Amino acid sequence: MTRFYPLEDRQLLAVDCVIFGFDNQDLKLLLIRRNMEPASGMWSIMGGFPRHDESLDNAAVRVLKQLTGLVDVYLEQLYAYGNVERDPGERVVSVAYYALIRIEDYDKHLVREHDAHWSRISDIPELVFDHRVMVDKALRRLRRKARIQPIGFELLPDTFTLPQLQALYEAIYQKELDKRNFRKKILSMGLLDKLEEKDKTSSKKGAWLYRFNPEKYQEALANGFYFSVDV
Amino acid sequence: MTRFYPLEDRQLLAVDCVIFGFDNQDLKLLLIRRNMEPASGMWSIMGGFPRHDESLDNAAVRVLKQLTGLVDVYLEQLYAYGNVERDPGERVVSVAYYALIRIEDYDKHLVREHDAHWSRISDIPELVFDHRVMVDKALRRLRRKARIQPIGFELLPDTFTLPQLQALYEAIYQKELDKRNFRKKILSMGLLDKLEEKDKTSSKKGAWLYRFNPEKYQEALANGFYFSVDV
DNA sequence: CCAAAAGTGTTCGCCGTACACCCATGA
DNA sequence: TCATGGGTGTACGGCGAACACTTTTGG
Repeated sequence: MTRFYPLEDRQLLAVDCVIFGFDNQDLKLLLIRRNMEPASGMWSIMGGFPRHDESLDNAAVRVLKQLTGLVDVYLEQLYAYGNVERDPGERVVSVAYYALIRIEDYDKHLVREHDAHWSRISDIPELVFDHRVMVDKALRRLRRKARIQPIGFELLPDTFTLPQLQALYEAIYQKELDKRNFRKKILSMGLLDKLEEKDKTSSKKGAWLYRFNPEKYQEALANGFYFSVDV
Repeated sequence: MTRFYPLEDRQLLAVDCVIFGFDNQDLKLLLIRRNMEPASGMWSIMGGFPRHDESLDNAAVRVLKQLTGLVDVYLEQLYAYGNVERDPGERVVSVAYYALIRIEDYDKHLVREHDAHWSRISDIPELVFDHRVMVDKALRRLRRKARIQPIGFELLPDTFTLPQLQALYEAIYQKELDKRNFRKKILSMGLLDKLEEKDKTSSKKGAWLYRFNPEKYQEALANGFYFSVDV
């Protein structure tokens, strides 16, 4: 291949992926035990190296699939970390992503192979290099976005109850919300379809199941609507 | 140097910088004529290549200084662009930044050397590669941030009048604002020091000069204050 | 029958928005 | 004296926030 920029330094590039899940109680983070030097054995987020013929986004998708078996998940670029000394092994520029997955869907076998585990966000162990900085940035991004875009649903099963949805927001913001205000706000947006079915796993009375309707959201957007949840 | 990751592809990495300025009328963008192949002679934003011993942030600072002579300016990372085909010359991953500068301060000589010019954001010429995407993202970021953080002042001289500040917000959001509401909101935040001096360059009566007070802002932040301008 | 979670409405205060006239001054 | 831009206050409506009781049903 012709090289147009032959004099410039080539750099080692990585992608790292902060993976969030929700188990109906806590917001969680999928961490692996790093299996290469330096810092082998330390807790780390999942990462990999983009190939020369692979976009950053595709590299992130591949990394996520390697660990979880999942494709078609919410995945968003966070930030590029470019300090010279961030990886003590060698100068590596890392582009961080974060993903929101449905915690029941991931491939348990793959996760076991990678020596990974789910960690509560209130209880994150020491992480390798600057991964804690990435995680904190991912959390801030998630907290900002979940207020103004319907991305919370990416962390829930296809159908869910309003108490479940509220618990999710409470887990994200680590804050108790008022039940009446929350339901009023969510339902007033008109983005949820109510099913004729109750979930009885967490109460005798049972709670109605709902499903997020992306078409309604798109149509509302086109009419100048803005998603917003008060937290 | 020891290489810990010897098998991975090295990539060519660039930084590109969207530079905003305000001339009391329009929000403007500093564009250069690209002087290397491919696409030599096309309009482009300023860019460069991070050295192997240089952080991304420092590379962006260096690139900005090369074109404007300025250091100590507002500079924020935007996004990493990693499509394989984004630069037809060769696969290059580019980390984009945006800068807010005081348009009277830049080094005219350097800018002339780079064959650069200021373009109104409502009138941007065709740009090389995916630079237009970067510019659009920078504009969205600026518009989001200027509402909730006092970064607009980075585009104004040290002292400025309220009509000037309002004109700035109107230029950023391309929207006329109500004079009374704007002044009420800005002054109610208590972040501006009023000088005992008027600017008479744009009216006979003259408008009072103000200065943004970062200490007051920091103190307010510590007390749970949130900056916000309604647009 | 009772414990435990689901579901439901109203009031208040603040803030964003709309809106019109007087002031100061140089030419 | 007049044209030009600078400066000022009020009233209304909507929305976020606070708050307590009834319903359902399995055990």
